[in-house]
Amino acid sequence: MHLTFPHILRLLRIVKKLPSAARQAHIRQRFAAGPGVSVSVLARTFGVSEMTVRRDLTALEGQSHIQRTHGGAVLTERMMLEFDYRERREHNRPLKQAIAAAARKLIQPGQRLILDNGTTTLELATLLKDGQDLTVITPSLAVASELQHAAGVEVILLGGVIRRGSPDLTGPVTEHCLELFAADFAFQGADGIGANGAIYNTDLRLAAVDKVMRRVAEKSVVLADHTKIGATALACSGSLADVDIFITDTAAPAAALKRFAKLGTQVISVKP
Amino acid sequence: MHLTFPHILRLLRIVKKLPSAARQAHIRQRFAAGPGVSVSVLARTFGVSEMTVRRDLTALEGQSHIQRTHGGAVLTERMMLEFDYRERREHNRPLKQAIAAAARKLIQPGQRLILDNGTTTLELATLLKDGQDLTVITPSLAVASELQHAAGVEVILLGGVIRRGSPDLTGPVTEHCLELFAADFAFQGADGIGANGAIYNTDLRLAAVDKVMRRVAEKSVVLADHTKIGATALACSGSLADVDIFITDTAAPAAALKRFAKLGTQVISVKP
DNA sequence: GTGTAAATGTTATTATTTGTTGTTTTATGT
DNA sequence: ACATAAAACAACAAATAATAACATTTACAC
Repeated sequence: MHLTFPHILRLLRIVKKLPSAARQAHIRQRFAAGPGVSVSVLARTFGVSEMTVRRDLTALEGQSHIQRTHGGAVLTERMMLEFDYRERREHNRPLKQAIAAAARKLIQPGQRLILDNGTTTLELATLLKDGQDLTVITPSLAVASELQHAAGVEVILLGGVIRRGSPDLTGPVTEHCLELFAADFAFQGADGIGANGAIYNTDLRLAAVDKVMRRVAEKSVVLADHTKIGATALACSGSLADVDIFITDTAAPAAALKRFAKLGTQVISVKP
Repeated sequence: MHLTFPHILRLLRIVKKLPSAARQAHIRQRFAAGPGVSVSVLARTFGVSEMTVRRDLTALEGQSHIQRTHGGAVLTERMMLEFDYRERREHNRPLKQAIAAAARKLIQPGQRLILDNGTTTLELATLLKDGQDLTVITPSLAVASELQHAAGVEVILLGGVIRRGSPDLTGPVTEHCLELFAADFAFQGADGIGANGAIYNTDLRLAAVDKVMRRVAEKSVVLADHTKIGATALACSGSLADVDIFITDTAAPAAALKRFAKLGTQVISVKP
């Protein structure tokens, strides 16, 4: 067999142990050979304990594009459209799914819908995959990504500036684009609902977009789980008085819901 | 037989079983060879029981990468498109990268750029990640995805309809959005360049968007490797006479390049 | 050298994955 | 439609890997 210099280096590595950083760099190169590595093989290759390899992999997981798995690690091939929310999506997910299911019932085939940014509306998007002849207008890249392969759904993405780290579009361009459309429903999330029915967003530009959405949609629907009620945030985009339907879960305080209903909003609360 | 290190590694992999995630990654790669796999073959290949392979397949099915069948699995439509896109991206990639590198040199900090759909412009996008104070306007979700975390780049996504299976936006909305902007450069790919300098696209709507792009940009640049020269496609979006700079590779026929230069276009050909 | 911090190894415990068995389901030929 | 063989499934046992807590070594500054 023909031994090249790198090969010899590799053999030497078994005798003389490498410092951790160098070993991690070598582990990364291992991925060139295939999409995955195994802890036990790496441990033998570098002559260290499996525990050390595991620690290396966990270290690499943060910086490099690898993902830790049972028995090894694999490359996280960041897919073409990787715009998802990860953590935030899991927070109170069952609640969000229940609320989204209630919203889904409002929708008839053939309708044009606006879906706002946010994790609750993203859950609604997943429920629309089997929709028939729907048109979805959205500033959310996550919603677009979710529905891009749905056969019965035409997805229109609004233009705008990508907020860094957030898979959504905002800004004057988004508002301008929205003005081009007229929809049957606008579904929006919220970061907070004041006791008086004020709708809050954490971002000023999102709030501005939300206002336009409600204007161009015939009916507007706000989706927010009970933890949002009573919370406030930077920007107020309007009031539940301007909203046709408010959907939340049964853990919401009855007194608040009664107040909201007095504003003229139809209040729906669902069991998670 | 001549045994190289990768070969030995491959043999070891069969003796010492792979971790599940790595095996699943390998299974996915199997689909590149053909549209379907069989449980029994996979079990023998990886030296695991059929039950394990079934569990792997069910796991992959959960991620909607594949669809299970009796005795094996097939790729989902979504993943076939994904493979298709990968293949397009890999096709002549060194050429595209060289051309993109030449285009990168034209760009100064602080400029506003339009990046069209296409794999060549996507390579340019990857070179812009370390850009300073750039604004990138694009209808391509792939470009947006690539640049969404780039610190020095503001990404403006144009609105529009998502073509099924293609990560890009087209249609009247896109054209309308484009009109809102003025850019220093427009970088475009092409599916074909006629002998007379005509620029061809496979999609009519893409061609329409391309026309607008050139209008709103001060200078327009067309990137196309030599294999595109002489090829034609459905829609003609204009002529190289309307383009300021044409970048291709040195394998392009000199006669054609001379003709293009006579149209008033600055022709750059780079060595791959 | 000595002290300190970082890195590595060890062990016991917990969690995950895999193989095996027996049974049920599905595809295919008659 | 029926019989048959192959494949899929469910449930359990065995093997393998991950984790946490602690002991040990190594690296490096002074």
